[in-house]
Parts: sequence; C-alpha cells; structure tokens
Amino acid sequence: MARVGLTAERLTLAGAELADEVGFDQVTVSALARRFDVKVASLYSHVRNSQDLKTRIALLALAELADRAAEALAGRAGKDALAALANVYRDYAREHPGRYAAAQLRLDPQTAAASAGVRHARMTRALLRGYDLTEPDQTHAVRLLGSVFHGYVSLELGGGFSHSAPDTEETWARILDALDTLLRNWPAAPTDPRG
Amino acid sequence: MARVGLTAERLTLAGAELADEVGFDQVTVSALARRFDVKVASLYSHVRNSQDLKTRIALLALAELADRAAEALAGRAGKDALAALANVYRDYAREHPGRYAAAQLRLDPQTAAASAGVRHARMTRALLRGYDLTEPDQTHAVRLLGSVFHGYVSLELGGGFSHSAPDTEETWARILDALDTLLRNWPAAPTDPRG
DNA sequence: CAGTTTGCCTAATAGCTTTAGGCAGATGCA
DNA sequence: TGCATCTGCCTAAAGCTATTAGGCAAACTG
Repeated sequence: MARVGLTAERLTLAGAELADEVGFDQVTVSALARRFDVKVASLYSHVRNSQDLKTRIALLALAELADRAAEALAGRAGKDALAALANVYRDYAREHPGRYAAAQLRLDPQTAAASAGVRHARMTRALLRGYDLTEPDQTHAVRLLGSVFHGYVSLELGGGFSHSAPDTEETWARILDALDTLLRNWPAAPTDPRG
Repeated sequence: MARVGLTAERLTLAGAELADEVGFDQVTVSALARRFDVKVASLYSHVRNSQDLKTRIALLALAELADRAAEALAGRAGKDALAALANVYRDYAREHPGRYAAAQLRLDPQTAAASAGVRHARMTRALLRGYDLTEPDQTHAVRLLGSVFHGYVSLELGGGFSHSAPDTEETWARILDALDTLLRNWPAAPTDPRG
C-alpha cells in the first residue's frame, strides 16, 4: 500500500533504461512493474497500455536524439557538421541500443508529426546548407543521409559487420569522407531521355 | 485426428506468408496452428520453439533474397549491376515486408555463418569488380552499399519518407546515380596526419 | 477533521508458450 | 492380410503477459 510515486514520466524513463539493458522488445508492462516492485495493474493508471508505453519511450528517444543533434550541429558547418551529426546517431545507438531501437518504432501519422522526428529532418536539411544543393536535390540528399546513418548504425549494432577486417571505425571514417565528397560533387539530374 | 501433413518446411513457408500479411513480430506459434487448423502443441513436433520458427523464416528470406540477387546480377556490370542489386532488395521488401523484416533477425554467429547472408556479402563484393577499388576500400564500399540499401528500404517501408515531395521513386533513382558516381570517384584515404 | 480524490491493490479473463503423456492412423514386415 | 511399431496430432496443464473491473486506504481539500 506504500505509494511508490509512479508517473507516466518515471515509467517512460525506467522503460527506456530497461530497453537499453534487455532490448526494446523485452520491455513489457510486467517487467516494468517488477522493476518498481509494484503490481502490474498499477501501471495502467499511468499508461494506457503496452503500446502507449512503447510509444512514450520512442518519443523520449527521438527527443533525446534531437537534442544531442542540435547541440552537435551548433557552430559547425560542412564536413565538420556532417561528421558531428553522424556521430550523434552512432554514439547514441551504442550507448542506448534499446532507446535507439525504440526510436524506429512506427508511429501513427499524428504522433509522428508531433514528435521530435520532424526536428531530425530539419536538422539534416540545415546541415546541407553547407553544401551547394537546391531542391529537389536537397530532399534526395536528406534521404540519402538518413539511409546511410540509419542503415550503418543498425547493421553495425546488429553485428552485420563483425567477423571481418578492417574495423568499423575505419569504415565509418571513410564513409563520412565519401559522403562529404559526394555532397560536394552531387551529380546533376540526368536529362530526361524523353525530352 | 486427420493428419494434415505438417513439416518444418511447410510451417516455415506458411510462417513467411503470415509474416507478409500481418508483420513478422505477429508471427506466433498459435497463429500458425490456427492457419493449419491444428492444435498448438502439434507444431512442437516439427519446430523446436517459437525462436526456432522465426530463425527458419529468417533463413528462408535470406536465401530467397540471395537467389534473386544472383539472378539479377547475372550478365550485368557497373551501374547496371548496381541498380539491379539495389532493386532486388527494395522490391523484395515491398513484395514481402514480413520476410524482409525476418531477414534482419539477429542470428547467432554459427547460424549466421551457415546462412545465405554470406552470399549477400560476396555478391556485393562481386558487384564492385565493375569499379576500380582495392582493399580495404572495397570492404568500406561493401559496407556503404549495405547501409544505403538497408537503410533506405527500411526507412521507406517504415513510412519515414511519406508526407513529403518529391516521390521516393525519384529519390531512389538519384541515390543510385549518386552511388555510381561515388564508386567511380572513390576518394583516396586521407594521408595520416601523424605520418 | 470530514469528504473527495487518487494510487495501488485483488481478482478475473484471455492469449501465447512450452512440456508431458495418450491414442490412432500410417508404415513395415511376415 | 495381420500384427507391431512408429509417428503425428491430440488433451491437459503450468507459467507468462495484457487488460479490465472494482475495492480500500493514503493523501489532498476545504
């Protein structure tokens, strides 16, 4: 009967920690109740259901990631900014694999629109101001960067690059070099053969 | 009591279909039993457990994907091969989202080593023969391509690119152009400043 | 300090996973 | 063809998670 002081925020934070420890898909209402030494049903006063809990963790992760990105980008431009942003994602995923997995949770359009996800897109766009791209190439480049960052980080985290030399640090550095080179020499759209 | 003729193979295939219909994480021993109109316990004669079932689906997906890739690469080189391989991944993910998700399942090292996953790495490497790269740049490039393909496909599938112009077809085409350009002008390793 | 709110509880239902043990249809051999 | 064995699917049962309904007592409110 002792009141533990549960709130949606505390549950979300504890859920994020749990995710980092055991994996996002192992985050369960039951496990969280155990962690607070409280009965399972008690959580349902603070969180609508399991899906709601996971969504909150995802939103937390997206916001944390956006905060880090904003800080990293401040005062940087060009390749410096590119590497800083890329490393934010990679470092966050390594420090907080569960939260990073949570950030990939598919959100319904409304929630997604209100999430920090939009800040990410805006920051990537801001980063590209250091390169000479105009629409629609800028959007293509935003999507390319998102793909590379997310793809690399999730493959590396998933062990996709293990068991083989050279090490991933080296690869990561060379990929950032390559992206910088590419953005500085972005190929023009091929002329439409129908024209 | 009528024997339905369950086998691990039939269960795996049905599981893959189920994954494509309702999502890989919704693939459950129970759901599969329902699909065969059979009691749940019956499946345990053919499949060790839920994890085993999912692993089999993952291996099926990896093998199908490798088969498609091999076929697509046959007789092609350079950018033609690059686009063909890239489209194999993208098309497969769109046709079989559940299977594609299954292919990302983290396998234990032994299983991974025996899986078709190694064929994928080899094919990407083969593709790079059309470009002028030597080790270790080739490995870096293999990893870059893997990152872009996987990252783009999973973001697109997850709806990460929705709600915004221009359409993803155009972006995809431009990204392939960009990768081709990049591979043909792969930046040399920067000289070590300590040297 | 009485009244109300609210936080955590018990109880109950329902689904998924996994194991143990049983019966009958399929298979093999004389 | 008949008998023995094997194998496939079954019933039963225990344990975990999710979720809802309703209760009691601690904590605010005036």
